[in-house]
Amino acid sequence: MSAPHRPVDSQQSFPALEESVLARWREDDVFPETIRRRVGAPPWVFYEGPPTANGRPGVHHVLARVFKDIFPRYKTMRGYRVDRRGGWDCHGLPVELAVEAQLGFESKADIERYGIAEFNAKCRESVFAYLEDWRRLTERIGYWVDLDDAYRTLDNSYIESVWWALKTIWEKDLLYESYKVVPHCPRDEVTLSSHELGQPGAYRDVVDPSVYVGYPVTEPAGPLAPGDELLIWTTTPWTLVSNAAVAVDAELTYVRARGGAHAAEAGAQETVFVLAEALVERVLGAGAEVLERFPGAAIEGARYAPPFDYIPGSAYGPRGHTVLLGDFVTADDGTGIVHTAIAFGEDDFRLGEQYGLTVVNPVRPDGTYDERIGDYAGRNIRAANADLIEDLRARGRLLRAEDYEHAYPHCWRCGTPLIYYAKPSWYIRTSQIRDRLLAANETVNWHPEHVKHGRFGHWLEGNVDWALSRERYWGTPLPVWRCEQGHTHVIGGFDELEERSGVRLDDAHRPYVDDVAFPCARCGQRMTRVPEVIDVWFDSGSMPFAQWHAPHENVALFEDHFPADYVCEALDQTRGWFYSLLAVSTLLFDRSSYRNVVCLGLILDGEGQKMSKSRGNVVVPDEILDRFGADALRWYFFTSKQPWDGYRFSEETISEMVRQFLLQLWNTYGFYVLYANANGIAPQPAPTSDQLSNDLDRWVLSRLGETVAIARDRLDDYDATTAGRAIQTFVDDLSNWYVRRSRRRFWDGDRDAFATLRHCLVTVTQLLAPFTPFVADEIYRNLDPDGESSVHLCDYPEPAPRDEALEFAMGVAREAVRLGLAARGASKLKLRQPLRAAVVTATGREREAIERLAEVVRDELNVKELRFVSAADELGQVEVKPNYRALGPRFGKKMPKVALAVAALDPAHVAAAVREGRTIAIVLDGHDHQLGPEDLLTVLKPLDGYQLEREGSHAVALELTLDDELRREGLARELVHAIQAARKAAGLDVSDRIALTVGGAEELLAVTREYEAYVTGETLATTVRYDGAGAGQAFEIDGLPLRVAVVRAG
RNA sequence: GGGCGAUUAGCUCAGUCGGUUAGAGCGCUUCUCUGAUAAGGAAGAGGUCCCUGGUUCGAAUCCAGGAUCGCCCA
Repeated sequence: MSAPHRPVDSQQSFPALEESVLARWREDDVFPETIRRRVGAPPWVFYEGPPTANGRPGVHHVLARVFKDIFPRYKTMRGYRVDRRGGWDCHGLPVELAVEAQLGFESKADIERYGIAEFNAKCRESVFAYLEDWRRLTERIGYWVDLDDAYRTLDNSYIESVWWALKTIWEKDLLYESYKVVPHCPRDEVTLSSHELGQPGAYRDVVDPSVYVGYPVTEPAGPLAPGDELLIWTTTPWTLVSNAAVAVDAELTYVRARGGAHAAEAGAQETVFVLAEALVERVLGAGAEVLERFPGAAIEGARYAPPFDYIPGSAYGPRGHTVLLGDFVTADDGTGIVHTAIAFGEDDFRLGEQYGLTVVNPVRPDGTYDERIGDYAGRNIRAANADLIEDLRARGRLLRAEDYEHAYPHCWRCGTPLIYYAKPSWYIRTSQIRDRLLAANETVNWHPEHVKHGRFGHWLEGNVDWALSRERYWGTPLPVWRCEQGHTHVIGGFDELEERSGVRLDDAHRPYVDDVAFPCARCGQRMTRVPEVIDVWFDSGSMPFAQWHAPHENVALFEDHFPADYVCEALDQTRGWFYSLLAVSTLLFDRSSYRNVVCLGLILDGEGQKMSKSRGNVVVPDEILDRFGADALRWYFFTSKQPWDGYRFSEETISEMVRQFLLQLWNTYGFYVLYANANGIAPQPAPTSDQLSNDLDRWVLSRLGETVAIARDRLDDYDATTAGRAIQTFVDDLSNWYVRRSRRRFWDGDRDAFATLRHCLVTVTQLLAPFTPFVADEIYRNLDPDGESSVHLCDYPEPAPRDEALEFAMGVAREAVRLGLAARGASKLKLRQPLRAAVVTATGREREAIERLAEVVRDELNVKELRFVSAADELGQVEVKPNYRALGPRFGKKMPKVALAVAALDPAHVAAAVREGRTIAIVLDGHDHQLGPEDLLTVLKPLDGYQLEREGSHAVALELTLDDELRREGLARELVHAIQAARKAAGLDVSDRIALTVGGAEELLAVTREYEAYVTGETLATTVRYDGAGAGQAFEIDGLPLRVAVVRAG
């Protein structure tokens, strides 16, 4: 006999298998072929959010990459053309920091000394330091993406497209330069990004002075009187020299108050202070007297004398040194009146913008006062704190000064406390297109859904202008040129730059671009580029067109791939790439650049702790891949939970998945191959239900149809988890019910059984191809040697028609089996011992179902006969319960009375009525109500002294009395069992024929003779001898000795 | 401090439209079955469905408040 399939190793190592599949994919060019097959098909567009390859990829990258993989694979199988271009994010501070660390640099000055050209060259190298690791991992986990043709944000072509975008935005008058308050290190003279503020150790506890200062009112408003003092609180006395205004909350209650213990200590018991009512006692001390109460809005516009006179109020504009309303003011701490120094706080700055205050910043970038602060000019601001406080005290302006301990951000490189500091930066006026951003977001299908109007939507609603520029080196240069007159021009491409300057850039990066100058079109003066580079998020947000170098070329390619149908990143990208993609495309094209998003959650360790190098709990992907394989890890990510909920990473769960799913599938496949080969059964065409006569075959095909339908429906909705779990449930049904119940048909070479099982397995490999591409391909190729050269070239399965009546029937039959097995367990009689009968209680549809599948039930329970009792109450007492689900809506509040009325009915009478489909009358408050069969549930109660298992409306009882015939048949089965054990011990193949020799107790030999045909048939014995008293292996059956010897028959 | 999410068995997770005995897998104990399986089957132990209040005839499910954890932001 020929062997249609390669033998299957039941001890197969999955990691080793995957390596061999990878080698074949490489050799056969399978991935490109899957795309070539779809040329001309409708496109389904995927955008790769570019990672940075300057660090080793971690397990969270595997998560993102397998989710980026599964849906493109699925859509390809569904007939779409899914181009998958990889990408690399190359610019930005993380790259610079890595290089700085490598070179031992501590500040920007070090970089400037080293040379920008040399520094950027190092950055360029460093970006791809781990490129090989990324490539290897990407391939190893089966992420199909084109890395050979990946876009790179550092390429000139990419930068040119970004320039085009910026110029377009500038032409729409949405690009501007303005001040922004940023964390600034006065030692390194550099802005720190929020990323750097997040570095460990950035926030440290420090003790700062905490001062309460009075500002005398000069021009009152509302209930104020001249000489009243507006009381403010600050922990940064050095900012008082540039006080511009104070802020109060419009609705908060303020008071004029006098006296109090603290005021007395300061010798200010006669001064009238103005502050929030809630804080009077805390600030002024016990015994303060409230003179008047009023809302903050009442004193808006009042003018006061600032704590220091260095900068006149007029310098800030008409609202300088007046009371303003601010929405950030609270009565939680301080005084409820907030000292505002526009240049040194974000709230302050926003307030200044709101009221049109002019920014005056008398602090130099090195943290010293400039000449405007007379006595203090040249002094370090923090060092001046103490003198400033003394100055205030001497002039009677200080109410109180104390120490205040709090967490304060520091420069993570040099440890200097940061200051918040207004600096000029370039912005994109995204707030102006806020409504368009919201409209664009409405067109996006988010997974999970709550992100759309929650985290992301809320954030869009509070949109502030995009701070675009960075005073750094390694990034896309901001293409803004400016002359000394302040005229600006934005360059949108290299041709344009060449036309104006005569210079063609070989490398668009700094410092080369910094040297390019041209005459101003308006005044003729020399224009040079501003020094900044741009935020890397603008780079990646530009990828829809920049990856193609559009619009400078490839416009059709861009249009063909815009917008994306699918993007997928971790949840932290809501404010990162998801935003920058949306913002850039809304700015340029007034629409979203993606239609569907999947957000991925965080991966924690098994204890729920964040993975970090310092904790040493970081999971290295290679270790998992070597131990369990990529399919196992993928399956874990796809099916263990919804990906946005995050993961508690657990090797135990992965290994459980290998055992519970991959091995189960593998062994079912191995079973098929073993017996198909043994019987010489070549692959047959996929059967349809009407070609099959066996109910198990038809049932499993129907279940398969259901599974296909669920998988497609869920994958269409980007729900890999439910889809995968449905496939797993099917594989379990296939293995633990279909194959288990059908084994004999496989031994017997039943062609329908082989055709059915093979069709199920092949379809499963197609269903699984996007999930576990390795094992799916391996199984597919061996089961369908004449089919496609890879499962990944197949179409995704189409759902076959269901037979829901049969599915229902099988459900009932399996339930009957479950009850019967439970009764078996209770009876202590081995399953191998045949019994005369099982008595099944079931009525109507359920009885028909079990009768239809009686053979399956009999066989599984090992009974000769199934008997049905028509009346449920023959085997147990019936209990009648109201069906709340049906009756609740009908009776509402009267439900408790209905329940009582039902309980009062005669159960046997009701059960009979329900069986016969008659209605039952109950009386409620003098009214008759008819209850139909669907309104009542009958449940069996166990009857004392009767052995049965029951559940709901049916039950199974076993007839336990054994006669001699049954006992002898049981012995025969024990004999077979012993001989099978001997076969196995002799290491025989399942299809080997044997010469059998038995010996031992006479009763056993007699049974063997009686059942010789059965015994030899079951054990593939061609001959039997009964003289084996001293031969072979010893067994004991029912206390009787048995010896069995088997040898392979010639 | 704000936004978003989560909380169900020892662990990992389901739980549909609100329906009255809340499920699965793993793990544990006991038994059982086996010409594929590291498997399968049965029984047992294991639950304050985070808490409090509300809506409802009825709440794990809906509403409000709170607690804890996580993420993002300030």
